[in-house]
Order: sequence, then structure tokens, then C-alpha cells
Amino acid sequence: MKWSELSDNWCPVARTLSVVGDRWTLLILRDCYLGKSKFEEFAESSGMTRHILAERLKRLVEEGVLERRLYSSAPKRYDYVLTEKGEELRPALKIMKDWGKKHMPVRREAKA
Amino acid sequence: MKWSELSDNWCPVARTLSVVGDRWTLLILRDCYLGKSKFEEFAESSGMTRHILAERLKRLVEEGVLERRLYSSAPKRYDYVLTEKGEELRPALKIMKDWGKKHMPVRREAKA
DNA sequence: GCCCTACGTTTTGTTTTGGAACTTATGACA
DNA sequence: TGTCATAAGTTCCAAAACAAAACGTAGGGC
Repeated sequence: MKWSELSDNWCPVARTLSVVGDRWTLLILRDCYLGKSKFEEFAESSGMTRHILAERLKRLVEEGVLERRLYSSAPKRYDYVLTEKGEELRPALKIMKDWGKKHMPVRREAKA
Repeated sequence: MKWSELSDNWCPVARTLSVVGDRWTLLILRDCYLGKSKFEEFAESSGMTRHILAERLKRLVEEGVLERRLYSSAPKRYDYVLTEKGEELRPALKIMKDWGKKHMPVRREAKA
């Protein structure tokens, strides 16, 4: 089964995953919850490539999880802010954070 | 940044995602919470290929999220059951389920 | 003019995934 | 005894996704 086919799955978990079901997308959300909103901030913080970042942001905007916002008109600059829909996933990330703290201790030196 | 490098990230969310941060892994967990435990059950329910399923199960066992259990000695058959560590992610899936119900209505006929 | 910032896009090569057939060990049936 | 069914994987190849790094664009500051 492919990525895209998941969006019409009978299971609501699967449909959710069709939007946020990958590592990078969830890291973007994490950054949003930490107050980040800019392309460069996401790129640096998460360590993902700009290629993938651009694609995921586009998808999150299409799905109404983030909103693309003009924050400077000359030169034109856009950033990304959470919608109410996006805010409602925050508790899921909170659980993952607590789980990581409890069950996934850092073994070597952190990088990013 | 690569998959594997995430496991030593400074961020506990990232470390959690290094284990469960992909679509298929989370669908396996969903099935576990629904009471499934067998290879064939996961394969049929989620629609993922057996190839990927085998790999993800192996990883979940290595990480202590699932336990591989001999449930028949002749012929030898193993299934997979949640550990306490695995149980503790259940609330995150619950949030995704509710979010999917609210924000991701089914548009076409469901398949699996 | 020339370098800097910041949001992307393009390109090229590697890695991961999808799909489908195959394997192994045993039980059930005739 | 042979044949079929079951269940947990493994193997193979082509297709899709990804990583890394350079490039594009539209201004601003000096």
C-alpha cells in the first residue's frame, strides 16, 4: 500500500498518519510547538534537507495543519504557523517527549 | 541527517521517533492496541508488505517495544506482544485516532 | 557594485520501499 | 503416502524516496 492510499483508510489512526506519519513531519511539528516558524529554523534544528523540508511544509499547509504567512513584504518572506488543527496534535508530541525521556536515554554525544 | 542518527539526538521527541517515527511502525502499534499479535494479522490489517513488516517487527523487538513470543512449538510459531514500554505509547495513538476522526473524514471508499 | 539574508528549487547518486514469488516446517485430509 | 493448507518469514528486482550540495531569486546594507 502506498502513502497516499492511507488518507482514505477506514482507520482514523491511518488517516492521521497519512498526514503526519513520518519522522520529518513530526519534527517540524515539534519545532512549531517550540515556537519556531521559519524555513531556516526548521532546517537547522531538525537536520533534514531543504528539499524534504520544502515538500513537507507544502503538504502540511495543504492539509491545514500549518498556515503559510507573509511576514515581510519586501523582500517577500513567508513563515509557517500552527492552525488550530495543528495545535490539536500537541498532546501526542508531549507523550512522545515524555516517552523518549523515560525510555530512550542518550547514549552518545548529541549532534543537533 | 539519517534515521539512525536520530537515536542520540538531544531531543526526546526525536529519540522517540527514531523508534516509532514512521507510518508502518505506528500502524503495527495500532494493531497491537486492537489486540492483534500475529505476523499475518499485521500484514493483512495494515496493507504493508511482508518485507517491511518483518523489518519493523525486528526493530520494535530490539528496542523493547514488543516481545517476540513462541506461541506454538510444533511447528515453531512466534507472535508479538506489547511490553510495558510499548503500552506507554497507547495514549499517543489515542490522540491520533481522535484527531483523525475529527479532522480527516473519509472521502472515498475505504480499502483496508 | 558586491556581499548578505532567507525561502526555496534543481541535480545527481544512493537508500529504502513496493510487489510478488519463494522457503520452511508441520498438520490435516484422503 | 502424497497433496494441500497454514503461518512466519526471506529473496529478488524495479520504482520511489531521500541526502547532499549547488543554484536561483529578490531584495537590503555598505
